Amino acid sequence: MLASMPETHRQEVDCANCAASERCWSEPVVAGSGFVVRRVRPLGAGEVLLREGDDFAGPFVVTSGCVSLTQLLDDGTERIVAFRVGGEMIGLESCTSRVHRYGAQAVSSSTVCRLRWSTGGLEARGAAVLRTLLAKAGDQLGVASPPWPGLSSVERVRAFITDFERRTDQPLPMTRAQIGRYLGLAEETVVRAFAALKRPGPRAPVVALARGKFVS
Amino acid sequence: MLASMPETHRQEVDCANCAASERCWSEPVVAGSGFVVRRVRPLGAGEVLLREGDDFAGPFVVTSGCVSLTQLLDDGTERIVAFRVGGEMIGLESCTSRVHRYGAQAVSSSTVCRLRWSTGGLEARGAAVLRTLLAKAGDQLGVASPPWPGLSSVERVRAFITDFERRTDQPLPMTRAQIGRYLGLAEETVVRAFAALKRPGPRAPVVALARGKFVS
DNA sequence: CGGTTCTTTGATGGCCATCAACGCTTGTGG
DNA sequence: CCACAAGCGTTGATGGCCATCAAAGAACCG
Repeated sequence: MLASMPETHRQEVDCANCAASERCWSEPVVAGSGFVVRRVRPLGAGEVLLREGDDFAGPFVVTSGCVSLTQLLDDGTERIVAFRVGGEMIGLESCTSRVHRYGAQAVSSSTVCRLRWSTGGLEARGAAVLRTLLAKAGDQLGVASPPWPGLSSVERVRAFITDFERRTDQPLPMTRAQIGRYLGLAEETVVRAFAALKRPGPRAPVVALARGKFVS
Repeated sequence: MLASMPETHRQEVDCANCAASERCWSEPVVAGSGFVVRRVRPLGAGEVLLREGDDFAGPFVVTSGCVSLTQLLDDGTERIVAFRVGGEMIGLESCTSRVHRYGAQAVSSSTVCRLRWSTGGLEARGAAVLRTLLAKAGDQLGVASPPWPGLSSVERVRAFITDFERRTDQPLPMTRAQIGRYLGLAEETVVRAFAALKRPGPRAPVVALARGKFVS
């Protein structure tokens, strides 16, 4: 549908007129309620949408594909903070800031819409929009936790796959190296974890060990 | 101030009448705008405020002290998802849910207020409240990331201390074991990291190693 | 003083980062 | 068509950080 109307790119669109609006906002959208977006040209795999520190001009909604949020560390390495798929948001954490806190890069071919922020920033948004954004933000506060270091590499990878499959139907679009940059594991370790998970039988050559402490 | 008016506990209070309202909401509060809270009796160190799965009846604001958010893992261990200090919120991530996603336990003597949620949940909140909550949620999306596994234990502990000092003036109220449950490190490793940080001189017996991969 | 909790130090073993090398696939150009 | 390059996936060997076990000191309190 988006592809059939290329002339609408860079135009403002009321989400009420978009057939896919319910997937983006998790609810029916009525015209004029403030859900107005600017469609962004489709992103090819690897294309950069945002760099850390770019001026903030409104959050994005991912409408298809997969986008990684990135953060540069002091030592020059770049970690992946999160992967966003269809219906999830980019830049919500920067609404109070003047600039984007994280970079954003397409993992696979993706499409995104930028929410019209206009003048006044948060102040000018309608209650309906704010309510929905808050709900989205709450969901993503829960999503932010996966790379828990207190588990073995196999458990971390297993949790990652489970979480990703829960959020979308698409097969894993990212490389092993990208999964590693997200989980804090080396690419080779991710590969070995996949092999261990695929391996059948007594499930645990390594007993699901409990690194970390128990509660009294 | 709270201690001097014990009779106000369990009563609803408009934040406009509270001298500390600006620290909680990062802005002046006008009466009747919807910032109404129910004060909770002071929590002693170690006291449990919420258990995972408790019914959600509104998010909390921490007014003093420090509260840990906890999550039970499959293997019976309990990780600490975050520490919340004065002016930060508890339970925002559960606004769309019927139950609390994380437990909450006082690390040191703490006081909290529960935002009046009343009937209708998110729907019934005023635009001013929603705008402020969204801003808070955005801030905490950024706070959610610290336990990055791709750094050495010393760097993780250093980042934790830096982050905590940025958010509050109080000295670290939690034990080494709790820091470990937050960072995914053993208690002994946290101790050794503190010792390494205190140790002066050529800063790095271990060169600030870059685990993880560089970007092409 | 006995009890509990927190902190600290040492020794040992294992998971995982790193280095190195190879196979596979895709794309490009001669 | 084939050579070449680049990116991704995979496997093996090695070393080091860190979890674990054990034990003791320190602080606090009834």
